[in-house]
Amino acid sequence: MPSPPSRPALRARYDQRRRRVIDAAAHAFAQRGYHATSVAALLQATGLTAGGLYHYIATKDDLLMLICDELIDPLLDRARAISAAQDPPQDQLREILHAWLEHIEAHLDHMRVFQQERHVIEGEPHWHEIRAKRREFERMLDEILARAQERGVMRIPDRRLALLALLGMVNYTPQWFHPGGRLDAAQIADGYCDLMLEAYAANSLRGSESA
Amino acid sequence: MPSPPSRPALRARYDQRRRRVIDAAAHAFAQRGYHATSVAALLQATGLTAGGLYHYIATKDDLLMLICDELIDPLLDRARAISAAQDPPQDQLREILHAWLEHIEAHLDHMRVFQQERHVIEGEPHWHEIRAKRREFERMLDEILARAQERGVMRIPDRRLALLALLGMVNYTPQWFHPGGRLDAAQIADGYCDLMLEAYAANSLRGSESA
DNA sequence: AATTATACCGAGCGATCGCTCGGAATTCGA
DNA sequence: TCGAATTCCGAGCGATCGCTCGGTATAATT
Repeated sequence: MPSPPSRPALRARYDQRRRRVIDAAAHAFAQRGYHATSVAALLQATGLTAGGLYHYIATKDDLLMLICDELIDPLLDRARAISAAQDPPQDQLREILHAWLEHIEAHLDHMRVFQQERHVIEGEPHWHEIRAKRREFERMLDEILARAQERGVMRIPDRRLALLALLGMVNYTPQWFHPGGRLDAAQIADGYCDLMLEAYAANSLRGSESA
Repeated sequence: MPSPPSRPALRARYDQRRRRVIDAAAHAFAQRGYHATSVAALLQATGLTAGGLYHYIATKDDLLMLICDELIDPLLDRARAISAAQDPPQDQLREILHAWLEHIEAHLDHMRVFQQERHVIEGEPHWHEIRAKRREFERMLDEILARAQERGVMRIPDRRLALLALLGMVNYTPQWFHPGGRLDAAQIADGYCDLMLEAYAANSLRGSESA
C-alpha cells in the first residue's frame, strides 16, 4: 500500500521517482509484454528492491493502469480542444493527426503497451474508464469525418470502415516507428492525412463516376 | 514429448484431435492473451487433463508456434501465386487483399493471436522462420505497390509509408471484425483496395498540383 | 537533539506456474 | 486372441509468481 508523503518538501521527489518507475515499467512492458515481465525484471529496471518498488505502487496491475492514464489524458485534452474549435474539418483532421502522432513519438513505450495489452484493457471491469476515454477519442475522430462529409469536403462510401482504417494505420505506427528515423511524427501525420483526404476527396475524378 | 502414432489407422484421428487442441488454444489465447492463459485454462478448453494435452504438444510455446505455422503457410502460398501471375498491379492488389481478408475471416482467432503476441514472435531466435515468412509477405505487397508505381497506375509520395499504412489497417482488422456482421471480408478488402487506389491515383486532380 | 515521517531493503510467504510420470483403459495389428 | 501401441488420467514436482513485512537508514520537522 503506497501513500504519497504528507510533508510537502518530499512530495516533488516522490512524484518524480514514481514517474521514473512508471516509465521504466512502460519500457519493460513495451519490450517483453505485460504478463511476460516479472516484478523481478521491474526491480532490475528500476534499481529498486521489492519493498522499494511497492512503496510507489499498489500492484503490478496498478502499474499498467498508471501507464495508460498518464498516456490518454493529455491526448484526450488536445483532441477535445481541436474538436471544439471551428476550423474546417480537413484542418481538424490534420491537427488531430499531428497531435496524435506527436504523442506517439513522445510516449512511444506507453503507446506500445496501450496497444499491445488491449485484451487486458478490454477484459476486466475496472478498466472501464480507460475504455470510455478511448471511445471518446474515436468518437471525436468519427465526428470530424462526419462533418467533412456533411460539408461536402469528403465523400466517404462507408464512414465506419474509413474510421477503422485510420485507427488501424495510426495504432499500428508505434510498432514500427523509430525516433530519429527517416520519418518524424509530423511527416507521418501528413502522410496519413493526405492519404485519407485524397482517398475520399469529394472532387476526385473517380469519385463521381462510380455507380 | 509427443509422438505421432506410427500406425496409419490412428494418424488421421491423431491429426484431427491435435488440430482441435490447437484451435481451442487459439481461441483461448485470442481472448485472454498467450501469457495470461494458463495450461489449466487450456485443459478446460480442450476437455483434456494435463497428461492428455501433452500427448499432442511438447510445450505451451510449441502450441503458439503451431498456431502461427497453421496460419501463415496457406496465406503465403496464395500470395505467391497472385504475385507470380501477370495481372495488372491494381488487380493484384485487390486479389491479395481479398485473399488476406478472407484468411482473417476464416482464421480470426489465429490472426488475433498472431498480431497480439507480436513481441513474443519478434523476440526469441527460434521464431526466425515465422518472422521470415511475415517479411516475405510484406515484401510481395511492397513489390505490387512498386509495380503500380513503375507502370504509372499509382503515384505514391512515400511507398514505405503507404505500405505501413496498408499493413496497419489490415492488421488492425482482426481486433474489430465480427463474423456475420455488417461487413464481410470481401467488402472490407474492396474498401481498403479502393482507399489505396484512390489515395494514390496517378490521375488524381490534386496529385499533379503538389509541389 | 529528539522525534517522526519517509525511503528502501531483502528474506521469504502462499499461490500458481508449466510440466512429468507411472499407470489404467482402450484400440490396433498380427 | 493376445501383445504392443496408443490415449488419457491426475497427483504432484520444482520453479517462479506477485507481494508482505519487520527492520534499518535517512530525511524533514520541532
